[in-house]
Formats: sequence, structure tokens, C-alpha cells
Amino acid sequence: MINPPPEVAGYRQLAALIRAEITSGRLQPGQKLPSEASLQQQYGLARMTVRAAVRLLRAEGLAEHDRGHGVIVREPPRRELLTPPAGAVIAARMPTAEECIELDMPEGVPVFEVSTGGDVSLYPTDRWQMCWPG
Amino acid sequence: MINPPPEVAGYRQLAALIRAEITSGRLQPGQKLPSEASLQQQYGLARMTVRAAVRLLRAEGLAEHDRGHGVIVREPPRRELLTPPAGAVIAARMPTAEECIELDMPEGVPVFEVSTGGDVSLYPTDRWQMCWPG
DNA sequence: CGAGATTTGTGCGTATGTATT
DNA sequence: AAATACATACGCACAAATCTC
Repeated sequence: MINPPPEVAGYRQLAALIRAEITSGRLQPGQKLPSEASLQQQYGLARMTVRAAVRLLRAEGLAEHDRGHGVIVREPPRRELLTPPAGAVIAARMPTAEECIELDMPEGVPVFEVSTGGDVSLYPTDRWQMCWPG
Repeated sequence: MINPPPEVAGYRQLAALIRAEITSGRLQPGQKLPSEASLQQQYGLARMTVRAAVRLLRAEGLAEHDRGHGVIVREPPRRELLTPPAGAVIAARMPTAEECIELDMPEGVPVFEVSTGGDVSLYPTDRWQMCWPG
């Protein structure tokens, strides 16, 4: 190769640029990111590199894909208060694709797994939080 | 088998096959998955398709990449009991890449975000769970 | 309503770099 | 040193969903 590999992968650098746009507020929730094609042109990258960057942002819960439309900056989560029953065990994990559909939630958002006895309930963590009693 | 219907994306079908191997116990924790190259040959898929399938499994916390070695089936998490201070607010989200390094955790695992006053602590959800008091 | 443009989703091929065995 | 395996990155094509006119 003519150019030595960058210290940080290109898609991570691009993700950092876009992340800064979001966290600084220059890109507001609900707004569309530049299209993959325009990001390719602007930075001279392959589409795969651009998509890898956006995938990182989605994994962090910052953005959301909308097929045929674009990539949207996600709303900062407004979380309601969840109060599990006494003795319930609360874990958290990533949902499966089927659970995402069933719970009507985007991929890339964890779920609370509340187990009481033999019963298990799931709560998307972008809609729920808990306040420890006492 | 995987080829004909694009009803479900090929990489999701392949992920489902491997996921069944894991959940059924035919692939034990610590064992290596077949290499990307052998999965390509076995199912006649492109490497990108195989990688997308493995990425899904990793996002579900089922597998873990070990660069230069292979893809490993993850141990089912053994979670210790976490007891937040009274009044603490508990949320959960995906960590950034920096937080993954700082907490010495693999990517694809959510974190508990425990806020008490102005203080925020993070706990990897594959190592911690909570039991609701009362 | 339809037709076309836009945008993301999926998939294949290839090449090179880096880490481990 | 060599083989193996994953990481990154370029190219291309077509499908599916959405939007605009």
C-alpha cells in the first residue's frame, strides 16, 4: 500500500466527526445525517467505510436508520420510572431481532430483563429507568 | 438452503443457524466457531455476509471476536449482585468504545448507569445484576 | 394515481494490514 | 518463518422503501 494504515480506523474517525456534530447540537434530534453518498464524496471514502461509521453511531444509540429515507439523529431518551416487584432480579442485555419487533423498539437499544419467580419481562432501556428505594 | 428466498436476509439466516448451535449446546462456551472462510465455502456466501452474521451474534452477546484466533462462544454471564445506594437512578445504555476499554469489557455489552446526585458509575451488565429490595 | 429520483439494505469480489499460533 | 484468522477498505450491482413531482 502507498499510504501507511492510519492509527485509528477511518470509519472510527468519521464516526467521531459525526458524533461531535450530534453531541454539540449542530445536528439536532430528528434531523437527517448527510446521505451515505454525500459522505462518500465529501471525505473520499468507500460506502462500506461510511456505513461502518454510521453503524457505530447506531450501536451507541445516537442514530437510527430509516430505509428509503435516511439516517436520523435519535431523540435523547425520555425514560419513565419503572418499579419492579419486591425480590425481582434485574439484568440487562441486548434483545434479539424478534424481541425488537415484539417490543416495537429500534435495534441497538438494550433491554431490562426483570425476573420474578419463573416470569420474565422485558423493558426497553430507552423508555424506562429505575429509582432505587430506601 | 440459505440461497433461494430473500424473505429473510441471508446473514440473518446464517446467524439463526449458528445461534441454534450455541443455544442447543452443540457449540459450547469457549469453543471456536468455524472460521469465516470455512463458513463462506460451506454455505456459498460472501465473506461480508458471513461477517454480518457473526456481528449479529456478537451484538447479542453470544459470541466474541478474538483477533488472530477466531470467533469464540461466550460464557453465559455469571452476574454478581449490585446494590445501588438509596435514591440512585438506574438506567442502561450502550457504552462508547472508550468506555469499553476503560471498563475492560467487550463491545456489544450494555452498561448500567447508576446516578447518585451528580455522580455517575457504570457497570457492565454481563457482570452485574440487581435484586429489588422489599 | 403513476414514474422517476433518492436513500438505505443486501450481496459479491478483491486487496492489504495486523495479530496469533 | 509460515500459516491461519480477523480488520479495514476499495470497487460494483441490484432490491426495497420512501419521497417528489
